Amino acid sequence: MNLKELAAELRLSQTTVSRALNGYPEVSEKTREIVLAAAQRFGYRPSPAARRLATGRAHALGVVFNAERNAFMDPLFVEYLAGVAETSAKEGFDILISPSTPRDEIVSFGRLARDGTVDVIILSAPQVTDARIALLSELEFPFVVHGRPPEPAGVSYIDIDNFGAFQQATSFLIQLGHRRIMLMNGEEHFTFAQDRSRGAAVAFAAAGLPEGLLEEHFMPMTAENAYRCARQALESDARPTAILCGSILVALGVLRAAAELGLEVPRDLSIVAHDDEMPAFPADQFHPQLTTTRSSIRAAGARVAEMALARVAGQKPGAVAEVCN
Amino acid sequence: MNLKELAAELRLSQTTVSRALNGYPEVSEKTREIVLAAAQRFGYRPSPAARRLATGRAHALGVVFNAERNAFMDPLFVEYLAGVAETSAKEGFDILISPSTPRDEIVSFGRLARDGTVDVIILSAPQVTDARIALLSELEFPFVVHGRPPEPAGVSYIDIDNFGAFQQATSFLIQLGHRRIMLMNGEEHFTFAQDRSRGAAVAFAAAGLPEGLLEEHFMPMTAENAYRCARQALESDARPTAILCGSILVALGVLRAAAELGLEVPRDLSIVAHDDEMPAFPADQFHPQLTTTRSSIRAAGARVAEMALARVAGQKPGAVAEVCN
DNA sequence: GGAATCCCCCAAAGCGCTTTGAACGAGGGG
DNA sequence: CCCCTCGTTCAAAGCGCTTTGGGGGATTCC
Repeated sequence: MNLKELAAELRLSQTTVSRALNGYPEVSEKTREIVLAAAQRFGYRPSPAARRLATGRAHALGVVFNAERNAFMDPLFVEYLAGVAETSAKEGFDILISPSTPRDEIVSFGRLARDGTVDVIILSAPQVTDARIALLSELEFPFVVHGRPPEPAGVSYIDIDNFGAFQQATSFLIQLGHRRIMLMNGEEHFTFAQDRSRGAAVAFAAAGLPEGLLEEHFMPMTAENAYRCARQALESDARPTAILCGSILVALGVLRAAAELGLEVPRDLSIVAHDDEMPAFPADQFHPQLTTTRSSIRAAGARVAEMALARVAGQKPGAVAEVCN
Repeated sequence: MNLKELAAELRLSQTTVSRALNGYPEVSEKTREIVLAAAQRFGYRPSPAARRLATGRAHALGVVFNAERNAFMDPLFVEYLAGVAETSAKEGFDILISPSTPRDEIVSFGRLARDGTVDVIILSAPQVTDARIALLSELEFPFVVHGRPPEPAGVSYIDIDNFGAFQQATSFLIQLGHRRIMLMNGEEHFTFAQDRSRGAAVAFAAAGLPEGLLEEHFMPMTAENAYRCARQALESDARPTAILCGSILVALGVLRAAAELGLEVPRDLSIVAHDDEMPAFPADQFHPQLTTTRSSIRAAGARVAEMALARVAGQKPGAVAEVCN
């Protein structure tokens, strides 16, 4: 059943029925009730395609999904998506996953922004120089960011306090007497990696320690990479006594390296991991249990989706800049 | 730039331009070339919304995303999604994630099927009596299934050989001399759990062993559940000497239970886990390393998406029924 | 009582595409 | 020479909704 039929059934014009259903004030309460009741009764559902064409709005939010990155390094993407899904469902918004490889990611963005298939784009893991942000800004297409954008001015985003978390964790290890500390960080071009790096460096400076004692590695945060890197470091003469891990996956690799070298945690080696909460692999299910500083990525997903919806509703870009934890 | 403007520019009718672009035979090769070149030059992109309204086809495939289930028990969903994304990208199909809670999942399906926002639905983890399949069948809405549907007739699906895998694994353990074997299975209402259960039972029967020696547990496959269940079983007098795990997550919980009880793997306890390949948490990164029987969920995602696209292209339901591995 | 003011409601024009039915030359067969 | 077919092209009618620009009737005000 479509609007025309419904209107005919009610002996009203399409205009009136449409307005009644969409809550416009030009229609009397009495007819509105009648219309709503009839819509309910006939199970009328407006066609999204038609509405989209008429209004120009898609009633959907876009998430670009980088298959490579997500599958190997981001088991949390599901959890994040769950958060996004939660709030978008409330508003009846659909979520469009635009698949892309790292190479054509920027093309995907362009397509998504120009096609009008979505009203707003959520992007994650901003980089120090981020082509996606540049493109969307230039197109003046609404978007929100999960993570700290390189130039936060005029951009709505939500971030966790990576700087603070790593500063604290590092200070903590220093207080415990550790001197040779290793930081296994994500790839250098991500802003979060920069923030974490700065946090650790500041902690070293505050303690009056030479920076050379902090051994830092930037790399894609897979378990395999972490294993190799940790193994090498732990075999060296001046092996670190504590390792700061950028994710649980990294911690997993480090643990394996330590176990193979007969190092006991935490006796011979301290491990601190910072990651979002991972319901599927709860940190306390690991053996040995890890010290982690956690935050809920699901909540983050929900929040960032809220921001996205707010942008669609007309909120100015840059209106929101939250740092949680 | 829209079709009308492009047509005006070319001094052709919209009809001709549309047909030229969509490869219809009624237009001469010469004009087609001219049109294609102009479209390229002006960067013309047809509006998906308008096309959707006119054709009734959405050029998108739907995946219903059950946040609860996926976040806690299915870290592989990302990987699966990556596979789906890969092939759907090739055809230029979008992926619509329809969020839902377990409660309103069926409503989500109905909405998706009736709205015309997607052309086909992919559903996973079919159950012994599956309301979603019943609904889509009744609506005659195209869908394909990842996993064995309860009544495979007339349904296109792809599955891994759960029966065979668990039969073999069980036989293998029996051959090694194990008698008290525990099977930690998924929830009873999933067809895959049934298949696995049957596989193990058949192996026992084939070995002439009484079924009572097989201790089977059906449960949501989280690490926490597995931990609790394994802990209890391993503390009992007649503790199992081998455990068959339904997923890597389950294995993780079992490992922890074993470690806490001072049982060494594989000396005191054999563990076999069956799961899809998990790039983020490769089985060999665990310590101790696990014996797993693996398959690629990403490939499965890609294959099931192919099937979905074939259905859209007109292939009959039930035309494909693949069992891999 | 007539004009001005609301309040509701409507007809019709889009949104940008596909697709039907028809037109119009050019060529071929009778 | 006329009729028919074939190959191209076109005008126009949707697809199902929103939204503009009125319009009629009841109410109010002078």
